[in-house]
Amino acid sequence: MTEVRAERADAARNRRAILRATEELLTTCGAEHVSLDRVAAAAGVGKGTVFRRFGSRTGLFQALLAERAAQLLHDIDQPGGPLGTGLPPYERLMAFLDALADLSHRHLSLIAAHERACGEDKFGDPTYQGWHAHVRDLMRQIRPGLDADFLAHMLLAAFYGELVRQLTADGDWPRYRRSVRGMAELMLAPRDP
Amino acid sequence: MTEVRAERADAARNRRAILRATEELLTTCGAEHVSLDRVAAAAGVGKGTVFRRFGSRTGLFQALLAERAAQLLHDIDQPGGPLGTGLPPYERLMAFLDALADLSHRHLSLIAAHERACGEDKFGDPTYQGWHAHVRDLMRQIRPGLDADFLAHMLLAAFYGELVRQLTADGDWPRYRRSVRGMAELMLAPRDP
DNA sequence: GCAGAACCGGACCATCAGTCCGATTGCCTT
DNA sequence: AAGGCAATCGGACTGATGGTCCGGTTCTGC
Repeated sequence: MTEVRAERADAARNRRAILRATEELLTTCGAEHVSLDRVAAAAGVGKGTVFRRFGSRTGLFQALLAERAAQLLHDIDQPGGPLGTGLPPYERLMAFLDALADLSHRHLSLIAAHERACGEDKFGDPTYQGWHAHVRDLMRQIRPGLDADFLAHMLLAAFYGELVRQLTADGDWPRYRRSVRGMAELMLAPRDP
Repeated sequence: MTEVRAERADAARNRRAILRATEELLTTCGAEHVSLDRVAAAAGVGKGTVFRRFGSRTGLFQALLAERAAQLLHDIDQPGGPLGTGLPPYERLMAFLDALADLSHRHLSLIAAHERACGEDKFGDPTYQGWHAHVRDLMRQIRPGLDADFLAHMLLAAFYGELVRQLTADGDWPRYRRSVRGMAELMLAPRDP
C-alpha cells in the first residue's frame, strides 16, 4: 500500500545533479564553503528544488553519505568477500574498520561536512546507526562479556572527521589504520579469568 | 617588558558579565539558540564589546570552557589530592577520567556548544590539548609500549558532547562512568609477552 | 490531446557572525 | 584637582546563509 508514485523523471535527474554538484564542491572548495545557494547554482537548479528533494542541509549531507556508504552496508550482509558473513567475526570486524578507514580517506571532506551539518543528529543518522549496530554485534560475538554498545561507539569515534584530519595531517594513513586496529585489538584481547 | 596595561575596570566587569550571561543562556535556553546578540543583550552590553573581548564566537566558548576547566588543570599538578602528583599513574588517570565525566555532567551544554563553535579547531584548543597531553603522559607511564597519543584521543572521545548526551539520555550517569573506566582498563590491561 | 498533479525556480525572509566609528569613560600625569 | 588621551563602549550596518513561498511550467495517466 505504499503506492508512492515513482519519482518524476526530471525530479530524479535533478536529485542526481544536486548530489553530484555537492560532491564536486566538497572536493574542490574547502569543505565548509559549500552553501546551498552554491550547490543549487552548480547543479543548475533553483534553491527550492534542493530543499524539496532533501528537506534541509542536514538531509542533503545525510543522503550523500548514505549513497557513499551504501556499498559498504551492502557488502556486510553478503556471504562472500572479506566483510560479509562466513568469516570469523574478528576478521570481519578488522576488515570493516579497514573499510571505514578507507572511506574516511576517500571522502574526508564529506564526512566532516556531514558531521557539522548533522550536529546533534549525527547519532540518529541511519548510516551511523547501521555502522554502530554492525560493530556492536561483532564485538558481542567475539567477547560476550564486553560493554559492546559503548565500545562500538568508541571504535567509531576513531572516524570522527576532524580527528581523522588532525591525525592524518602528515599524510601517514597506514599509521592511522594501524592505530585503529591496535585499539580494537586491545579491546578484544583475551582476558584473564 | 610585557607592560600591557591592566584591563580597565569596566572592561573586566563586562567580561565577567558576558561569561556569566553566556552560561546562563546555555543552561536555560537550549544550547544552540545562544546567539551573540542574545548574549550581549543578556549581559547588558553592546555586541561590539563581546567581540572585542573574545574575538569570535569560538573565542567566547573557548574562554568559558577554559574557565570551567581551570580548576581541573590546576589540580593535576598539585602534589595532594586524587588527581595530583604523588599517586600511581593508573590511579591518577582513573581519577582524571572521573573528573572529566563529572565536568561533562555539570556542563554538558557548554561542552556541546564549545565543540560546535570550535568546529575544526577543537583539537587546537588549549584546554583540549592540556587534557590530551595529561592522558597521554599517564598512559606512557603505565604502559610504555602503547600508541599513547592516539589512544589518549580515543579516551577523550568518550567526552564528545553529543555522544555523552546520547549515552546518558536515560540519566544513568554511573553506568556511563563505568563504561569509560572499563575502556581505559581494557586499553591498559597487562599484556602477554 | 487534455487536465491536473507534481515539480520548478528564484525572489523573499529572518537570523546571525562579524565590522565600524562616533560618543563615552576610566586612568594617569601634572 | 583638573585635563587629556587612549581604551572602551554600543548599536547600526553588512554580507552571507538556511529556509520558505507561490506563480508558472512540465510531466504523466487517462
